[in-house]
Amino acid sequence: MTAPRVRFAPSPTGDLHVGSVRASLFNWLYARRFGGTFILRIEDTDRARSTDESTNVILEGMRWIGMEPDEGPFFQSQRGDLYRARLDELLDARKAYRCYCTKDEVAAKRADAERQKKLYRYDRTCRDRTDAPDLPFVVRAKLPEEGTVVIDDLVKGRVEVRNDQFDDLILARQDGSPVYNFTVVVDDIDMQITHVVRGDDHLNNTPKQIHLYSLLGAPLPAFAHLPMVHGANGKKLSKRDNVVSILQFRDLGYLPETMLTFLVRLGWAHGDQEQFTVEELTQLFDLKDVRPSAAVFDEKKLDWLNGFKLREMTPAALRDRARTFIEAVGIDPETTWVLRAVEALQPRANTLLQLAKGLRMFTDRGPVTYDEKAARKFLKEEQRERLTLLADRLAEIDDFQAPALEAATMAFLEEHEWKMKHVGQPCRVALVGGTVSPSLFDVMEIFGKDVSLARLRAAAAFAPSEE
RNA sequence: GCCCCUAUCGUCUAGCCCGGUCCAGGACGCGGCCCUCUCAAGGCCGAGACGCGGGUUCAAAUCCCGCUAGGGGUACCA
Repeated sequence: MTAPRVRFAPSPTGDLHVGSVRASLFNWLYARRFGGTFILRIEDTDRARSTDESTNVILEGMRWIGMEPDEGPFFQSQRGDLYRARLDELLDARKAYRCYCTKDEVAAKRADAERQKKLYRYDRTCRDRTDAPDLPFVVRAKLPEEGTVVIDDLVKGRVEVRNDQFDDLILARQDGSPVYNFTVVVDDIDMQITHVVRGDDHLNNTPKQIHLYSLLGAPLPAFAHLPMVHGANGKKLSKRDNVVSILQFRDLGYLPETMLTFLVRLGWAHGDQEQFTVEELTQLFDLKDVRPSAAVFDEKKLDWLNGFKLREMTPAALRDRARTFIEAVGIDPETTWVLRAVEALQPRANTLLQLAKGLRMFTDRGPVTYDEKAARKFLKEEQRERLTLLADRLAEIDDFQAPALEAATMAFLEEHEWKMKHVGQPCRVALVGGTVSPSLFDVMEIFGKDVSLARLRAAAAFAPSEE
């Protein structure tokens, strides 16, 4: 097998959609697996909708996720000469022709057909015209009127379509600018693409493009049409109801390797294996293992996956990865207590953002504001004595670390014949003001001796005394 | 309307090509239990699917046909 050449060809008209990232990923993985070349081509022929900003978003998203192109980015807007040359060839060879029908005429015929409930197809009035009036025109390809096209799709299998389905498609607009179906084919030929791997929303374009290959006298690449990704509503993922931008996932605190693993598992599997490293993926991935049916993007599973990957890291690595999030929350990641706090929060966070937010619990070292309900329930009168006694006991500890604190507390409890479950929540409320936090001993270690004892005593004082 | 694609637990999927080993396996989610100072994490257990109807066959999730349902396309967008 010769080394494959594949491409990702997004149009810069908005965010980089996770569905696009997945299509790109399948291309990239295929290239990596078989020692091929991955090319990035920006399809910006629709100048009204394309923006530089969007191009940058695409580049940024791909860099973030680690899919750097081997060649490109190429911009279709800079390749006009190529398209014009191929267009002239087609015209000269009479494989394409100038069509002088105006937009309005065509629109009228279409409306007419719709009114009669008939399928509209351009009637080819200009196909065999021999005159050349000095009027604006559009260039159309002469497509076969009979017969069938066969697509041997790597994921969909054999697809056969009748040629009477198509009209003579437009190659270049009235202003001379080339149209998508033409530029893709010209570029894929020029860039010697061996495998066209894209979403199956393009499956309907493929027969037309196959005809263009033959008009242009070029060999056919292999095609692989990937199933779509749907939202929970069963429809195409939409900006309206879902988070779809890859950069948004980044900003929410998902890891790029999470996105990669999750996205590749939408439509591809390797037995029962759930976890993959990027290296593994580049050794295992193959287009022939891609399922043909659409998949639903399950945010719950994404969260689980991200949390899983977060928990695999060492606390130091996790802190480093969460750096920008920690800073955003106003904390210096190098502060000494941060590492311990990250460790304590690690099993409790599914995203870097959640982790950073969790850290805020430890920033304020002054008096605690108690959650009203929590205080009423746990800071009862008997806690005056317990909390005070515990504070006195812990005051004797010099090595204010979780293990020592735990040992001392356990001994203390035993002496007084109290149970952890009787003092645990009161302590927690005393320390953080609420009923949810990491282990008390971790919390105390993070706060340090002075703050911890002060808070324990403050809570004891706060608890109501006997009437 | 017409064309194309798809169809295994709620979701992602294994199995389907090469029928029997599948009273269908794994994972997320869900329920329960354990652990436990709360919440998580972790461990264990459980409920949960071959869309329907016809064939073919000794035997079908697996092969064939039809239906139904869902999705996509039908531009001088990409």
